[in-house]
Order: sequence, then C-alpha cells, then structure tokens
Amino acid sequence: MDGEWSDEAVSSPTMSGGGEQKAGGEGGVVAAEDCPGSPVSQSPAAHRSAAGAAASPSGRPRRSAQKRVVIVPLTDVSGPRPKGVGEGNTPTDSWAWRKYGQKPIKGSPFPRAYYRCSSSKGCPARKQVERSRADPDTVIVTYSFEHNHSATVPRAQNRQAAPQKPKAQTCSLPEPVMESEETHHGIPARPVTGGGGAAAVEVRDEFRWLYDVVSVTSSTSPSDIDAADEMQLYDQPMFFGGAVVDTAALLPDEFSDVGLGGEGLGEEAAMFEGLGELPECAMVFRRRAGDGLAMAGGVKVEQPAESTAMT
DNA sequence: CGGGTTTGACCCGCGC
DNA sequence: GCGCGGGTCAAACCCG
Repeated sequence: MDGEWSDEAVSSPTMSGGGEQKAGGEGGVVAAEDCPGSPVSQSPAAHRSAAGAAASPSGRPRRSAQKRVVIVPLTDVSGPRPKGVGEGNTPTDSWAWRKYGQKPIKGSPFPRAYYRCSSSKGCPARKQVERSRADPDTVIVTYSFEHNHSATVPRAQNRQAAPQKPKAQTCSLPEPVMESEETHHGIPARPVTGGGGAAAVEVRDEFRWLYDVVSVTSSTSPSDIDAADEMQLYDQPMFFGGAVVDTAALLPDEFSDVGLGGEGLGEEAAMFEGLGELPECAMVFRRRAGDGLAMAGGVKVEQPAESTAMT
C-alpha cells in the first residue's frame, strides 16, 4: 500500500515482488518518510556489524533504520553536471556526502549508490540513490539516519564538496535528461522557491552516475539538457519541479495502488519536524502543503505507520 | 597531501 | 541448510 518501502516496508515482500511501479505518473515527486521518533542511531553504519546489530532484531536489520524517501525527477535534477559537480553527490545542502559503494539491484536496471555523510566523522547519516525502475526519469533518494551534527557546515567544507568531482566519467554520458520528460511526468519544473535549490542540486549530483545509465537507455541533446538543467537548477530557485507523488508511485505496482494525492498535511508537518537533516526538503514540503503546490513542485511525504500513528 | 570516487570482496539477514 | 540479495568495508586510483 502506501508505499512505504522504506523502513520496514522495504522489507515487505511487496517490494521484491513488485514489478514496475507505474509511478503515479507523475514524476517529480518527493516523498519523504520520517521516522517516528526514532533516535538517530549513533553509528549504525559505522561497521557492518554495527549495521547488522543496529538493525531491528526482527525485521531487517540493515535497512531498518528510519528512512526518508525522496523522489526526484531526473529531468529536474538531471543535469549534465555543469562542472564542478560531483559524481555522487554534493552537499549542496549543508552536508557533504561521500559515496562508499554502489551495487546493482536485482530487478532494477539501475544500480544503487550508497553515500555517507562526510561532513562529520561520526555522522551516521546515510543516503541511497537509485533510479526508479518504474520511472527511469525519477530518482529515489533514501536518507537513513539523521546527522548528528549541525547542518551548517562552513562553506569551506562544502566547498570541497561542491566543486568536487570532475571525473571524466561524466563525459561518457550523453545526457539523458530530456525536457520532455518533465512534461512526461507532468512536472513543469516548478520553481519552488525556498532554498530548496540545494536539494535539487544535491539530487542532480547524485544522479550523475544515474545519468550514465540513463544515457545508455536514452539520449538527448546534451546541450539542451545542459542549458535546461542549468536553468532549472541554477536560474530558478532550483528545486525538483516535481510533483508530489506517493512513494507508492515510485514503488512497485503493488504500491502504486495508493492514491494519496496529498493527504496529509498533518503528516507532513510532523515529518518536517523530523526533517532536521533535510532542510531543503522540509521547505519544499511546507511549501507544497501551505501553498498547495501539491503535485506541482511539491513533495510527498510518506510516513510509516508509526509516524502516522504518532502524529 | 587530502579527500573522494570506484570496484571487488565479505558478511549478514531473509526466504525457500 | 542453502541460496539470493543487499549493504558495508577496504584497497587502489584520480583529482584538486
């Protein structure tokens, strides 16, 4: 149902059985799941053992941590990466992410990349980036654990992250981003102002590696994309022009059943509270909720039953 | 020199 | 008990 594949939902068999979720059709969507008051683990991923142990005893240990799922339309984020963007991520937000692994996921043509917060040594914050198999145009970013440090990283620190990755791999990508895709998703690249730019950029960076994959499948004029991308990401307030979709949409068909167009602002509100680590996203949510942007450039926040319950 | 990315291998948990 | 899949760590390489 609801598509909460994160947290425990992830472990649900649905996910595995899921086939391709036809995303609600929207693409730009950002869903975030805030965990109930889960205390941010101190160092869940510190060690594999820790990870295993940290996890829940009965459910999925490794993935059981609280997770926030953010779905972003590749188009929005997808950018040929102008140039100083890193491959995996850039802390466009206040944190710096370091890629520590990438693995192909069964059933998904796209690999999943794993990132850890490099802003702080002991920061347990983790993030997983993968393209939605249902909507290759969208990227699913799953945030796990919260940062145990202030998001305010001195620009100096960010600086390294921002300009980081010039790697040549980028050159191989023809740039998959297609403007049409936006339309395709129904996402008119909404400029959701609000400082969400960071998020967008962040996503874009992460997608870099995704682009590779995308490029293989589809190709578009890099120039156009580039321009468009920059415009969207830079000229505009930068945000995922995404529409609000339910996580379910991105999830396998099974999840697509959901239809929450925007139910609950209350949930979002609650989630915002827990979005300490996702300031940008939080803003977006708020915007959507308050302005009613809803699918336009909003973000859908999906919370686990627990969260909802607590709310 | 430091930081980050990439790739491979290893380990853990779950399902059958 | 075995197999599969997922997640993380470690080593090597590259770039700034």
